[in-house]
Amino acid sequence: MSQQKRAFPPLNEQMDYLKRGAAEIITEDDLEKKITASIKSGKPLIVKQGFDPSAPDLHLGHAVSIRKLRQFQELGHEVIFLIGDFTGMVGDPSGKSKTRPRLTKEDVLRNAETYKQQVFKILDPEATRIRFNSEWHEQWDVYGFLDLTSRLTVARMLERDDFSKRYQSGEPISMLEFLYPLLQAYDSVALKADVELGGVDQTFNLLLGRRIQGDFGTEGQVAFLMPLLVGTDGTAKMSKSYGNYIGFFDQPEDMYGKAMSIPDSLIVDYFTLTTDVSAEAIREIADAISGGAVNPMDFKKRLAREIVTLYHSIEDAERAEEDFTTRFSKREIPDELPEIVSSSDQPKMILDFLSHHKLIGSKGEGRRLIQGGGVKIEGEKVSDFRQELNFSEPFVLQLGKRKIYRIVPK
RNA sequence: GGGGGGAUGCCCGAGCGGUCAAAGGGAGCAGACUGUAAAUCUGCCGGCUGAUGCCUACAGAGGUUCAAACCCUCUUCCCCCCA
Repeated sequence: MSQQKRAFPPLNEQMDYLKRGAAEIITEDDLEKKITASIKSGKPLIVKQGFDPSAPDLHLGHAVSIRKLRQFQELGHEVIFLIGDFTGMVGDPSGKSKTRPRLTKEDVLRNAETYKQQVFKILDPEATRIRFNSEWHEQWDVYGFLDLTSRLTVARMLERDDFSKRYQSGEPISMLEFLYPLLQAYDSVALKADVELGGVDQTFNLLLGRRIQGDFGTEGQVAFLMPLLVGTDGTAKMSKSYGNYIGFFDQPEDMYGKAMSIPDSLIVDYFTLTTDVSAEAIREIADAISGGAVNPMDFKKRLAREIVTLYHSIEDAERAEEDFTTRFSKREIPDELPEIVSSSDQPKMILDFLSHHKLIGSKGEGRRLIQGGGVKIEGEKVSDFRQELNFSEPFVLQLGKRKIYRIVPK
């Protein structure tokens, strides 16, 4: 990377662009100072965000801050995508956290590759540096490490929201967990970060980084906090474990459908945090929705199109919308269906057939689905799970609203 | 080190010898309504079985009993109080 002086956009322009969608910037003043200095010196800001090495399935929740990283890049700054492999390799012996399995070096490297594939859907590969925090954490000696821990008090650690909650409600907190934030904070020292990005749930950690940098005699980073994206269920933050996420690699139809399933109250947030639609256009949408003149669904369709276009293509978005309309609005059977080939050596009884093709999790589940009226053949509800299938002609099989197949003879 | 409390199905949580596959809630699935929105209503919600039934389950291992999630012993883990 060339160390030549770069030309950056003026301060106001940068600030306006960056502030869009941000939950909190600690502090805005510091950011302005840093940007001003960078314009003057021609040196880009170092902007970092840390990522968990064990969860390489990125979703729109991750995209919120990654998109912000991208904006920093567009302004000419340097982005460091930091993979927290060290903590991942240590694991969490408390055993409480299932999301933190112990990883091997190979796991980490493999996950890093997956990360790249996903992250570069948003970030500019040329302007991104990927780093691992094992680079420096493996170097610690006990003295150095103890010195690090001495910079912080227990009382202060307990200020962290989840620690204090867990402490008060009597849930365990392992020492290791207690130390993680400190290690993470040190990452900012090692990278000389000017700005660290994260979700608002990371506030404490990012501020700790800012503080520790000060202890190590460098200027404290700006904590750049993005709002948490609420998941498609409209309740919890988007996360894989809640199953309320829209993944980078979701198929266009899925992606579109999931976007359509969000509550109306989230439409504006989603536009702001997950699309490139301009702030102005979003304001108009917000007004229109609150005015009540327009069916919010129409905006949601636009949102769904925007999202699919971003991760696939405009053609995919159109196709997904068409599919959605026939399937769910008109309640018709789409022309293109996944096909399942039947043959005479397959079970004829519907329940066994579903089980044979793994269309149901268990026969009990299938039985319930049928008894609940969720299975249709050629649009006719199946009432008896012992019903025999006739494979001589192709037919359409529906399982609930979402799964529709065409069964064709061999 | 001493004392006390606790571990129940995806989650929370009741049960404290038989009527327990285990109340209730949440999540989830399906149906009605609908805009795959919100709200509401209904059914289901460990596995196998056409059904009767069988199997696996209440931290783990043993034991008492005709019978144990519930009683006893040991083990593991967690929390609190005292030091």
